[in-house]
Amino acid sequence: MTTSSAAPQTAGARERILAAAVDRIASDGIDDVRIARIATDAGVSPPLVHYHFETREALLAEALEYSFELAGDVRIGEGQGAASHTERLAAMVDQCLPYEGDEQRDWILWVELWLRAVRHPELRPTASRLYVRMRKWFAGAIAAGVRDGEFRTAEPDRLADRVLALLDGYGVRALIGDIDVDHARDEIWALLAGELGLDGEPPRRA
Amino acid sequence: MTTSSAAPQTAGARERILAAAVDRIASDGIDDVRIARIATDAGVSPPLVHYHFETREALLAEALEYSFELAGDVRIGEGQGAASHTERLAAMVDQCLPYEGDEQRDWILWVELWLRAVRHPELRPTASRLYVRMRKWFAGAIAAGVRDGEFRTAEPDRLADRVLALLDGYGVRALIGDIDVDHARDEIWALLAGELGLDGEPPRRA
DNA sequence: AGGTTTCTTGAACCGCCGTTCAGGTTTGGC
DNA sequence: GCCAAACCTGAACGGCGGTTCAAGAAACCT
Repeated sequence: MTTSSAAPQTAGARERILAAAVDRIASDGIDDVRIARIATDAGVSPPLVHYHFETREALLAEALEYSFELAGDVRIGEGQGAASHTERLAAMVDQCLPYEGDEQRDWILWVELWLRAVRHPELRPTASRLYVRMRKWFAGAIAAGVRDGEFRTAEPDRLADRVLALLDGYGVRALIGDIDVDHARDEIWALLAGELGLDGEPPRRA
Repeated sequence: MTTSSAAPQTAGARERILAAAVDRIASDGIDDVRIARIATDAGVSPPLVHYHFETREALLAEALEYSFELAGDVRIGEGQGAASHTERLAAMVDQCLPYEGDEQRDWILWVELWLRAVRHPELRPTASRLYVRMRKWFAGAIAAGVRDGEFRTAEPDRLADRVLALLDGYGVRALIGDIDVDHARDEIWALLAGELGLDGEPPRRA
């Protein structure tokens, strides 16, 4: 589970609106998001949306940032209970691919962010922050595995960036159905295993 | 040069409208495209747009497809005059990265297509076609280099897919300014050079 | 309890923009 | 030259949807 479904009725209205906005962006796409619909989802009236947010544009921008703060936190926390560095890595790769469900939802948000960040530079830090965090996680996991002798010596930062690029590249291709998600996973793992000197078999997915 | 600027006045109105639509999508984003503006750019009246295209939605969809047919053709034709397989490969990689200008323009269209293809499956074949062509080009170039003894033996199809993934992954990151385009190029070339057994130095960019 | 601030709403407004309509002009066939 | 089809336009329409307004509840302080 990552960021799905709106905030509970008990939460403040502002937060409920944000959550509803995120859901609508993911399911309808930013350009088809209607603030009346967000209001309904959040269980409030349309004017209240404008009480809490200056304008539609501002709401959507904040909603995007909001969702990625959450998504980043959740992902970073994943795979903690794994037995080996190899398993932790594999679990994270799985988390970052557009399987059905929450992962796919997050992927759609991710692509929306890409597109908007091109034209709205103020959104770029949001994307950069997530890249930095993911990169740090992967680099750390790789370095830890090297330290414990589980992986062959590697350049953690460089390899981390390469994995991120492969995740984005294969991921988006899987998202639009041009390749299978499992195939994407195998390819990414193949490179990772090669660089880290693991025996080729990719760990099973939960 | 790839697909930029609208069709000349001499071209049929329908084609001018399509070209103007592509330009507007690239510069304003699909959701901010106004058909009145497209009409102005194409030098026609708004109703004429509806004479040639059933609806706004239909026009934009066709415009996207139109642009990628062109982009694919142009890219495939690049690097023909190169002296070596290595240079041809390097030239194509450059063609496919979001440098300023036309490449960046095409990249924005590309991301727009990704996003819409998620929710509009009828657009997926357009994306797939381009992937197939690019993959075929890279696989062919690699296989040719191997045949002529310029590259170490490799799996052309698999490596081609990996390069495409890296291009998309590093490319989108460069597009939103999180890394430098030249850095993206160096990283992609590093992997390519490693797989093909080339000496590390990446060919210069024109 | 009284007053002040915060939160919330129903109703209405209004600008934008895709689309339509009714008619003009050009093209092409014979 | 004539007719029909294709092409094109100015003007207007219609409604969707973001936003505003004036006023009512709730919370909070003293």
